[in-house]
Amino acid sequence: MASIQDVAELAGVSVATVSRVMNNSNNVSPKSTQKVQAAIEKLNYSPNWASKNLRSKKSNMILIVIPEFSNPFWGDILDGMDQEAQRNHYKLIITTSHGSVDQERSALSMLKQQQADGAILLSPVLTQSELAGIDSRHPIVQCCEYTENSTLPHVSIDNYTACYEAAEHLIRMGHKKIAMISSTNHFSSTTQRELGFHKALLQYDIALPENYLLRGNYSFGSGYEKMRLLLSNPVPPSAVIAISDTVAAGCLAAIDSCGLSCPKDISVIGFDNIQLSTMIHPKLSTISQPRNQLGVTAVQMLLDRLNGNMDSRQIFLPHELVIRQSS
Amino acid sequence: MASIQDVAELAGVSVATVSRVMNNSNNVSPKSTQKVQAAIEKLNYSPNWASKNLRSKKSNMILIVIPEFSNPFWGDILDGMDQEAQRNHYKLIITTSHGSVDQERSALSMLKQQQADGAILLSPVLTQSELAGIDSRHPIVQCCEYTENSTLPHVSIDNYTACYEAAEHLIRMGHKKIAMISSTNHFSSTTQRELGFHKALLQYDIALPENYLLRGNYSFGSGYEKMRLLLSNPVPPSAVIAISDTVAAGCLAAIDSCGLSCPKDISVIGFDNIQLSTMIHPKLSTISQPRNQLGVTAVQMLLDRLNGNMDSRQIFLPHELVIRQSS
DNA sequence: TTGAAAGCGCTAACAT
DNA sequence: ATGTTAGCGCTTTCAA
Repeated sequence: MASIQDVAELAGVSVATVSRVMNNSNNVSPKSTQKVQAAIEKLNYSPNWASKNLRSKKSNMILIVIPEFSNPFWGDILDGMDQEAQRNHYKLIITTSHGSVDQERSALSMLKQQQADGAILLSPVLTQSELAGIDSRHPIVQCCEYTENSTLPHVSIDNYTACYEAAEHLIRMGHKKIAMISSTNHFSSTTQRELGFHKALLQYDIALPENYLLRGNYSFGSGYEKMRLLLSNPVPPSAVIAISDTVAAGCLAAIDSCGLSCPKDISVIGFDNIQLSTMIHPKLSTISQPRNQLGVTAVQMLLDRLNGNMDSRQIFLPHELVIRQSS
Repeated sequence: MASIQDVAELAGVSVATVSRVMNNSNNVSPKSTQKVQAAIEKLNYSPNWASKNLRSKKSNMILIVIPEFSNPFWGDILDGMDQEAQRNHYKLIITTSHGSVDQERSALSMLKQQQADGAILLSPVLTQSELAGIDSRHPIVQCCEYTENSTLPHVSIDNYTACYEAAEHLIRMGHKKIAMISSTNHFSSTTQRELGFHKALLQYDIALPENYLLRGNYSFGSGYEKMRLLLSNPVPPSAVIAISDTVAAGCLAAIDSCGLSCPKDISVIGFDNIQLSTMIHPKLSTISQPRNQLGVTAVQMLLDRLNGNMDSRQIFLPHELVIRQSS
């Protein structure tokens, strides 16, 4: 592997000149530039990344911590992050935490080792104070999910308003028996959605029976199970809001399994607008999240902090209530 | 950020001793070890990763090149890779190529810069000779997709047999008008599947009308469109094999849109067994790929090469024909 | 068992 | 415009 030294020798200049050419420092004579470039070409030279990093204290790497890859919700977000990172000559180190404190902590240790310049967390499980401690040395941005009372910068949609709008839509369609299948986690996305849901019911003077607010996880199975539960009520709901499209798909399956029909007997609204929502029958009404843009924005926020620019603590991107066939 | 120097000073030993402790070299006295560990603890020391890398010529990074994140097929594979990488103290740099030669080439330049020790490609677009050239300096493994005549190591299922079995299943169910919606790409997975398909028809003496073999991409839309085409035939097929579950889902939608019913009027078999296949109605019959294990194995193969162990050029993992409702 | 010191490949300050 | 040189933080040889 050719080094800067080799290039310098072949070109008959000093390593400093080669370095200048590599970094487009413009005080190099055309003649030298020419010779250096020829040598680089000839030796097929690429600067060693570790030495650059060591010397300049900059890795041009961003650490992404995600719960797991196998949830399609993350796909477009990661694409957005990758796209914005590439545009700025950064690379992504992506690692999974599986919701484990140890794994997340271990991932973030890359920051201390200066293997990455900053991190973006998609579902942080560490405590705010621990994260804040790390953030004080290496910038962190939270994307989509963040814990309530977080002092770290984050980007997401306005989950409160989004869920409020979904409920309002249902109410305007004439529904009075509206249930919600939420999540047991403690992310802001969840609590905000529940709050928005409550707000709409309150505002339109609609009661919420105790067992109309169920909590599970984000899976199809959870949606199926909770919907069966809802349907077993003496007075089942006529509409339900699910915490994700995957959960909503489970609801659809449950409705079908009970010999009922959506939206005739019961309406369903999902969350996220993932591809699945247009692949099933009936096509899902859902709250669309600008996933690609969420990823792009998270990277931009992090780069802004890295470049010492003013950092926005909190960005809400626009969501959209997409009405299709299930409501 | 504390350095090895700081630790050495605080512990009252030399940096060499600290290094030995860090690397569990056992010729350090308990007393020194003790002192060093105390100092490490006190300074919250983590070894700088760039300097380690520079000195040892080893990054403990694996480069993963993927077409894009937003295809759910990759999710479980990436999870498998991540899991096996973590187990071996490697990290994953994951980047997308979007099928672009330039992007793939640029990604692979990380190898030359010694930013990663080796690479795993999920849908290589560079020519075999270019890849072979890179591989001669830094090991590369291909996972799932690889071009015919590839000399690089790869892991995948036996696509030929898999598709043969799917066709045979259909034939045994009594179908004689069997179509296939394949892909326009030139990956081995595609050509092998088509070959297996042909083999089964040939063996059971079933004719393949020219327009019964269509080619598109892996999308829902493509499946929908091609199925409509198939259905517009004077003599439409009674069964179809789709190149992916997403395509198969498109087929289902097309069948429905024509007022036909699956599997009553027409049977469908997909490929991959992604989550979607059990979320739609009818549940998809499909060829299941051990995606997690494909990821795990790809990483193992790469690490084997990195460790100078015998390298297996070609590994086929077992697939499974899963019969559900659509056939 | 320990330490001194060379050097990995680069950047940047300083000198010319 | 160009070169010399001092490190960045670590591992590893060599000597003691």
